[in-house]
Amino acid sequence: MAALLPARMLERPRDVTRLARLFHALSDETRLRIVGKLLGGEQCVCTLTDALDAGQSRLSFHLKALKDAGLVSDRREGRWVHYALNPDVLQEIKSFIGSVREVAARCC
Amino acid sequence: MAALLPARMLERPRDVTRLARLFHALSDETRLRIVGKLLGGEQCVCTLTDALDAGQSRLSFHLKALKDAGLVSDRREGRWVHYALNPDVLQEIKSFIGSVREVAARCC
DNA sequence: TTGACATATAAAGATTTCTTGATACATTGA
DNA sequence: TCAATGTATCAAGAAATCTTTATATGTCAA
Repeated sequence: MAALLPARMLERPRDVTRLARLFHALSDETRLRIVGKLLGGEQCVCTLTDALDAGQSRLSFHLKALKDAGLVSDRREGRWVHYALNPDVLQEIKSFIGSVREVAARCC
Repeated sequence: MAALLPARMLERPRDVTRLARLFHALSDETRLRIVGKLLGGEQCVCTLTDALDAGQSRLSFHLKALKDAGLVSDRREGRWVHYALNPDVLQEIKSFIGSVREVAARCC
């Protein structure tokens, strides 16, 4: 996703689709709580299952949603799988919202 | 929404709910395209209907979603209703993502 | 190799969201 | 007041999303 003015990005179907997917990944309470836990550093799925008292397959579903959006990455270590936030994509979102905000502050 | 560390915010049910709603509002392509148009300044619904070639009731539906989330505000002027972005809420989102990003960059 | 454990995937139903077409509401000008 | 216009709301169906239960996959230890 190039560093374009947001007004231009929001006219490019590809960027619009990508942004919609990113925001969708963040639009669910369970997923936001997962993000909250991952702020403490990489976490094993088992830790998250305990901390969020969500069923195992439910957690797996949401972890996949976050992963498909690129917000987290996973790493297998033996039987365990660890998930971690992907700062790059967070930076992307921040830049986008930041530019939108700047333009809006000027014009609105 | 207080200026808390994101890890703490994401443990507060109210904040989690609010954030999920904000992100949901941004998770639809039609709504993102509306935001793109509003970056050109306040717009009449009729302008948006033309620019996005979306049906009138469909547009109304999405404008309501953006308004309910607090991302835009509306102003009636005679028969016309104008919508504009709300920079404050954009700033809120930016701050949130920014803090998440910072923490993530350190720990991940 | 087998059994146990951690996680992922699949299938089905429940719920939510989106789209469309019809209708209601508000404002203006005649 | 009435007709025309711009916008909002409603109702119904379509589509997407989420939850749950069951099953599959992968890894380790015995």
